[in-house]
Amino acid sequence: MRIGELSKATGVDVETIRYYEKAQLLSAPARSDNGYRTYTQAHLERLAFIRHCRALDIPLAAVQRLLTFVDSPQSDCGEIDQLIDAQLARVRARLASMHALERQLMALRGQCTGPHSAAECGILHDLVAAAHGEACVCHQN
Amino acid sequence: MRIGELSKATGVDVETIRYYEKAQLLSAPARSDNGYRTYTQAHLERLAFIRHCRALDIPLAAVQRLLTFVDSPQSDCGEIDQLIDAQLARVRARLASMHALERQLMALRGQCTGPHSAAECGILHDLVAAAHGEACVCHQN
DNA sequence: AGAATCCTTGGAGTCACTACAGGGTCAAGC
DNA sequence: GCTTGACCCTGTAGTGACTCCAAGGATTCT
Ligand SMILES: [Zn+2]
Ligand SMILES: [Zn+2]
Ligand SMILES: [Zn+2]
Ligand SMILES: [Zn+2]
Repeated sequence: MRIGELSKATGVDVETIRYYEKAQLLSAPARSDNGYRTYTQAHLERLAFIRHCRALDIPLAAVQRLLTFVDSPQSDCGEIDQLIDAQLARVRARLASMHALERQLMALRGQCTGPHSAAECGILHDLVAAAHGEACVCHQN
Repeated sequence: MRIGELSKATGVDVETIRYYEKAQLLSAPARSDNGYRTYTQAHLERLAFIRHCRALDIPLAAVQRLLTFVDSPQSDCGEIDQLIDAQLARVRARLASMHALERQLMALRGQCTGPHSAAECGILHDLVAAAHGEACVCHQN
């Protein structure tokens, strides 16, 4: 399988596949006489594994760790759990901060009521007031 | 005010302040005889404004646009609204995808029940199964 | 005088790609 | 035989918003 075929089969961009190779996530494939990369079914599965992990927003460093477990099935799965737990914690932390952000932005957005000059815009007013150390509608509690 | 004092007054790292200057968000301050930057109260407020926007995760390019409105108060505030709306939309999009991610990761996490070998770990099983094109617990709907 | 702290510039590193630039290879069509 | 177009190669630079470091100059404390 050439790189373009692998790309089509997995939906992963050609440049991304080469990037994974350089980043040591995908082992360097054999080369044909003209220097083209030739992939096997094993490469395809490994790439699919990586993309599935990335769909869960797992960092590549953690994906690399997970791949070592695929290769050594007899080792204990404790670290796998840890990696997923860490990812879950990260997602939850971001979820919470995104929630707070949404509230703050909605409050801020509500300060502008229709078209007027920037000098009279409640949004700008609030942002400037906060920069002066005064209370802002978005961060008041 | 020297850069260290400004840093302490605002809680913004010295390197970040210099970065904002290079990125043209903060105008270049006067220099004293020894070449040290000397900031005014106006700089402090501008920096606080930037940080407040950043607390709302507004991209620096958008912060730059907002700053032009601070400087020209007679212009119409329509673009201000647009910028905040765009930010709100971005936050909501990320919120939705973080929600989905949390569900997926919880489902995946539930596959591992106690300590065992990687070969028997439900998490790894699921990830590998998905790479084979089979259904995975995290993305099944 | 010497040490600690501050300031300067410039460049490299982060993450996970993405986008070239400048070339080589190969099959089909004329 | 030649051109066209689709592929492939390497290597480098860019993204956003910082963060870290090296190598040196200035100031301040003891
Ligand atoms: Zn307005
Ligand atoms: Zn606020
Ligand atoms: Zn397990
Ligand atoms: Zn899945």
